[in-house]
Amino acid sequence: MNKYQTHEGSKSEAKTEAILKGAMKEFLAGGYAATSMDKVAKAAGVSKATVYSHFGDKESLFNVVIHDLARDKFQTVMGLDRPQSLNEDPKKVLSGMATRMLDNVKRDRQFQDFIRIIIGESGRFPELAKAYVNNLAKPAIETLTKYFESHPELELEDPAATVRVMMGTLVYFVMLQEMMHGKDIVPLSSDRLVNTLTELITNNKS
Amino acid sequence: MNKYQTHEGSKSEAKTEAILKGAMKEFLAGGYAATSMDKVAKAAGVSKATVYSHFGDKESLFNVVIHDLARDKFQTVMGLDRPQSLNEDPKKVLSGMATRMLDNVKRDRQFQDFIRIIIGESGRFPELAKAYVNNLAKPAIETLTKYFESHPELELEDPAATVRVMMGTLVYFVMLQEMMHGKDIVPLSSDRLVNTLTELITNNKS
DNA sequence: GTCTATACATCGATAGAC
DNA sequence: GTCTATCGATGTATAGAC
Repeated sequence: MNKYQTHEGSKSEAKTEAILKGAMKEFLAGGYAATSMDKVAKAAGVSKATVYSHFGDKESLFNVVIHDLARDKFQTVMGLDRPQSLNEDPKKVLSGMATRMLDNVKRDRQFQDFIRIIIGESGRFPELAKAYVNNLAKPAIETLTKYFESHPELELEDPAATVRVMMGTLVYFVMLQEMMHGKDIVPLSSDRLVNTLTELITNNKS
Repeated sequence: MNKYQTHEGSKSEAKTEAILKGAMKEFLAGGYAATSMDKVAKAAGVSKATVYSHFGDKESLFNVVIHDLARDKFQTVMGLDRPQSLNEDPKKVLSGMATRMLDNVKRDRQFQDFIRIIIGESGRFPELAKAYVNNLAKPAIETLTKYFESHPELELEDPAATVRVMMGTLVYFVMLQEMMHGKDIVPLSSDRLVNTLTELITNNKS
């Protein structure tokens, strides 16, 4: 276990991609334990033996799928991060960033399924959770921290900790409202959340 | 499916409790799909037929376990919420509350497993996610909102939204550092987080 | 009510033909 | 390299003795 290579050089490249695509669909929908290799094979349009021939065993296939997702989903959380005019009003830049991150994540159902799996399997697959932290959370945190540090007019006492406040606020909001179906139970508009968050950070004058 | 009664009046009350305890242990450790009724029976010290006799099927048993947990874990997230001197310095009250919530959740591994399961299974068991929102998230949000609203000296423009900032900050911190094993990858002390959060909320002067 | 024994489906993984 | 066929283990659920 745990010897996932990126891909294979031999064997059919087309089938490899088909298996990865089918496995991704099934794992995202059902998690690890509820996904059988028969389902994966059927979703990929190949035989079960071919799946094993390409990826060894179920756990290795799961590893490859999750690592691929962790690498590819960075743009969803950070957006294209268009090199927007850095000299704009910080308040507008901040609320713009927050709104864009919120919209990106809300729109990308596959990303929500990915987060679900990562958290759900983080007990039995701690290495996968770490891959998420390294490839997604850490870059996002560092990018935001650099932005905060390069804007001394925000007068932030602790930019790195402020980033956690912002990330936590946004992530938990999507989790509670969308993924855990809290939208109708504890309703709150994205605008109110983003505005409040922005005001708290930019009005931080002591 | 979906006809979980609280308990049974007939049958052995002692065995019912043993089954619930064993099922809770196994479901929390492995999630729904990876937990077999054989494991539950063994953990409870009864036969598999007895488990079925008491709870009908696997899904009903899972429902009862999760609902019980959602009802009982309120104190973990809110603490005993000791009716602390309401006339204290809001800054101290706020950081005290945040610190206590953080410590409670970090200490209670069972609660972390519970959150893991809720999120992990929220796709296939949306009703269970809603039970979490109704029994845990909503009361916590409302309690905090009332506190914020009863302290006009905080000068919060939107207390309800500010509560989400605070909850999200704390919840995501525990998730990233503890549950997803990010402690060594993106380290940050609880004190810095709590201090920053408290300053942002209390220094919100426009 | 609780047990043992078992029915029947599906699981992960592999052997062997092509 | 890819398939069909199959193995042994394990899954949910139940029948029937006590």
